[in-house]
Amino acid sequence: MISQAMQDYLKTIYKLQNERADVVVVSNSLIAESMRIAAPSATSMIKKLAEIHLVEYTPYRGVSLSEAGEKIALEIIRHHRLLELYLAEALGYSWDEVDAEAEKLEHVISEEFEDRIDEILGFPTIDPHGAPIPSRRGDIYKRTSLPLSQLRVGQCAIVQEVSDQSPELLRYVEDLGLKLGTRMEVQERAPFNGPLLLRVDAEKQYSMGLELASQIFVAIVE
Amino acid sequence: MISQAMQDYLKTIYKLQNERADVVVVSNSLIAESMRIAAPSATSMIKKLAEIHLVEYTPYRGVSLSEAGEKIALEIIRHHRLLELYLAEALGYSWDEVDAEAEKLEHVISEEFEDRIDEILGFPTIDPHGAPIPSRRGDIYKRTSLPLSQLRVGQCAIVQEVSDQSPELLRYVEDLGLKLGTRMEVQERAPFNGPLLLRVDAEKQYSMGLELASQIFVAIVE
DNA sequence: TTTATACTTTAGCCGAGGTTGAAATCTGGC
DNA sequence: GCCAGATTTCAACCTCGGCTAAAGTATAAA
Repeated sequence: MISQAMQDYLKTIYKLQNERADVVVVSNSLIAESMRIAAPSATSMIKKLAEIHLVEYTPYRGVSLSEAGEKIALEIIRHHRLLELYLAEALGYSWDEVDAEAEKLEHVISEEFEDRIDEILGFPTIDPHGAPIPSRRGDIYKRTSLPLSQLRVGQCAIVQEVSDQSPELLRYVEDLGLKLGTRMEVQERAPFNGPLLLRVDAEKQYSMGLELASQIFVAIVE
Repeated sequence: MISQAMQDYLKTIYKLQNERADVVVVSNSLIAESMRIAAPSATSMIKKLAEIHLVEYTPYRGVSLSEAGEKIALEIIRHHRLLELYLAEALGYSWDEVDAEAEKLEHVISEEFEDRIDEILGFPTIDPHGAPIPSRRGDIYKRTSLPLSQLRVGQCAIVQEVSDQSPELLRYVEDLGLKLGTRMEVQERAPFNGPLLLRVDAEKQYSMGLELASQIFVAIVE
């Protein structure tokens, strides 16, 4: 089994490659920045990962996961998201707490543990933030939702997923009364990239900045 | 927070000091042997632990936990035993599987996690092998049970605890139908440290070698 | 009291995964 | 086509927690 550090690199690369619309090539500095380590640390680990064929790497040109590397990344992400859901469902964690705890547990649980919570949870396909849980085989469905910040005035949408980057953000979104499945309508867009005016559940209204709105992913309805 | 390796040393020292009747002084080699590492590795870590006052250490003379060191050891043991029980109760693990999984989890769970499973389990005081679970404050009751191997012919006893040293041993004990609480009588002791003849539940009879019997701890009745 | 033997420590090494500072390379603007 | 600035890599170093080989210390037997 590969080290915990290697697992973290693979997971990070996967997320940059597949879950960030703005990223076209996964560069060294991007990895270093999102893992909060110095760039040379990333270079040396990337070289090790390339040696054991978990990533493809061309010096100065960036990195991408090999098939084997992606498989491991998805396995870790599966652990993470199953754990998040289990912590929420079975242990009563709130959705802003689950990420930090799952982060530590994801590297140590056995396949046995994974299978047992999967079964107890009824073989779920999304985690508490709406992110898809890869199957044991490594299948994961492509998300079709788009950031709330991209909606035009008059469009209605349903919340599908909220970024779990920050517990504060999750707490704020929860305080607003927004949950997965909440329906909303964009009533106005203030000029010069100003905030959106949202109507929620046909009664409440909020003004929401674009930075936050870009972290909330929705499906447009009719 | 101290490293996982340090936590393991403290736990090992605690167990040698407090749970092994045959150990009077915790020597370097004892630590090294029970952690399956080389003796010099133990020496160097012991020196580090002594520097931060988690153990008292006199070169060539052995080691003992300081109050602070014992507190940490008990915290880890509490994690371990709560996890074992949780894995058994909530996830359906058998008693020979829980130790290995808990071993990995014990170092990463938060206080939050600890408290939540403690509550779900109803603030338990023994783990699936009958070992006491320290309280949050670090209180732990002294066991009064003695090894089955010390019983005399004619004595009756109830199984209180089974060593979790080896999954094979636990599986064998389970196959025999012995559980915590099982009542038995010593019918014979074969000469020259030969096996015990046990009558269990007034019907079944087994012959059990002393090596195994010394890993089963019982309370004598009437 | 000496000495063989067992145990412990010292010394020096290794690999993993970080760091910083300097050198190399790439890229976009002139 | 060249050059400035950004990015990447190299080189040298650090800590942690292991290791082996060799030296030091304690102890029990002679």
